[in-house]
Amino acid sequence: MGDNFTVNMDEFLPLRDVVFNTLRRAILTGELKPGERLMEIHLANRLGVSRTPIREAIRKLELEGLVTMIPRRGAEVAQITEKSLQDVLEVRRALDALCVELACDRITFEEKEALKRACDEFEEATRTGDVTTIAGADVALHDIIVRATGNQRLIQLINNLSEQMYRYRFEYIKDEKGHDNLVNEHRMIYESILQGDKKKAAEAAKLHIDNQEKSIIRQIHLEREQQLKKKDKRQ
Amino acid sequence: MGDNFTVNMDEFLPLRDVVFNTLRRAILTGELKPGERLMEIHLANRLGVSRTPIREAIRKLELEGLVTMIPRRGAEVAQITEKSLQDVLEVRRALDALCVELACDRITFEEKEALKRACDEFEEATRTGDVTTIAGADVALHDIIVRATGNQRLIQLINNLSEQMYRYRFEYIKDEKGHDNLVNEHRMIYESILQGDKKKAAEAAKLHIDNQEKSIIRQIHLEREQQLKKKDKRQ
DNA sequence: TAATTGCATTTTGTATACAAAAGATTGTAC
DNA sequence: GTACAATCTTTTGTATACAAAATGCAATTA
Repeated sequence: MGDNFTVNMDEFLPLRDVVFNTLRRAILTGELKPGERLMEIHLANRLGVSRTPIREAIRKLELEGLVTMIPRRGAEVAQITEKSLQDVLEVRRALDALCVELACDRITFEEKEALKRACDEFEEATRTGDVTTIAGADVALHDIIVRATGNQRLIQLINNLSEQMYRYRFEYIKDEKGHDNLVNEHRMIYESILQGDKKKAAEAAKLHIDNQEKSIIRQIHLEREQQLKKKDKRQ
Repeated sequence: MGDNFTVNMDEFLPLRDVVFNTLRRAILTGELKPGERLMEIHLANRLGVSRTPIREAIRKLELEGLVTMIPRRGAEVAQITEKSLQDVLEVRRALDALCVELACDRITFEEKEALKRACDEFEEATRTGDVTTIAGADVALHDIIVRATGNQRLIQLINNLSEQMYRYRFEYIKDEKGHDNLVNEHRMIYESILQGDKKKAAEAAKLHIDNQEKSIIRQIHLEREQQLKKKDKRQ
């Protein structure tokens, strides 16, 4: 349990939203680990607020699928199993395809420019080799495409589904040797959208997800092995 | 405002969940109308509980998109605009297609039997002409297909998206003259799944959504006209 | 030693209290 | 009559209090 998740009081938001964002980030970055119990008083003390905003934040996290509730026992950080990840990816595959198809039809000139820029910036980011930078550039790129659909509901859903993967994002980006594949996949999507070629765009998007899936699952297996090793040592 | 939404104390659930279900149903059935304010003390008095479970229920409704929050002003029942409905349907079109495709691959023998029964029951229901019966049979039928995918996340998402349409469901089923189209569309989907013909199934599912979209939007326009007429009369 | 019972502690679930902001209302000035 | 200001009310946001369930531990018993 790292010490530095503190509330960001700068933002002018109800405490429940501040807490919500704080806990969410803590879960996504792995600061709060799967299975860890979220005890209200602890969190309240830690964040310097009362239980009320904590509880309300947890209700939302529950519906987002980031925590699971056990009645009269409280909340704990949701486990990511291989099955649940595959479920998410199966849905994302369809929604990402829809996304790029809609983007083909609806992307504006300005958005095309932004997309091009984001693509270049991602390529640059990969050259720095810094995981955080790469992750940021990746999010930015995808955001532009998603927003180009103009479909609020779709935007919200994809963001929520992405969350589930962000927990593995760092490992996954680390895993990608050279990142050349990622760059190429992005280029492919980017070009298809510029050309307005829905079919090609959809295929590229699906391929992108498939590769991420493989990469993330490889990571999960690696982690599992490491955990087993630890256990062996202890015994 | 009808009087009879009361908490169902029979269920052994935390009050927040009881309240959540109660409010949700009230919104979906139109008992709580779009734009109506959800004031905590009123609801608390009405449901005979304190503000705390009300607030926690509202947080979840917020994330589900059934209520919108205005800071320091509280919650109100979310408006359904034509745009928001189209957004939902655009997503559902993709997800329903995914659904039937997955069902083609994964449906078990028992589920096939259940599907056949549900199909027949739906046809019978249309003959009764009773809207509630028809709606029930429709939900049952779709539920079988959705569950056959075995994808928890997909099940959850489709249920959530369906909610947005349930608010119009009654009008929409009323609108369908003779319901023959509905029966045929269901048959088409059903047969494709039995045959394991993904492509045909996906097409049928999309057609099904498209027709619903047309029908619902026609209803929205009708409602709007009626509201305008009322306004005219008053002035 | 293993199991069980009883008690103390922790933690959640719910209610209530209080402060601050938003909204409504009344009164006054022009 | 309208505009503005002061005040009063309502309503949310947050904290705290209290009850009931769950958990952990120790002592007792078989």
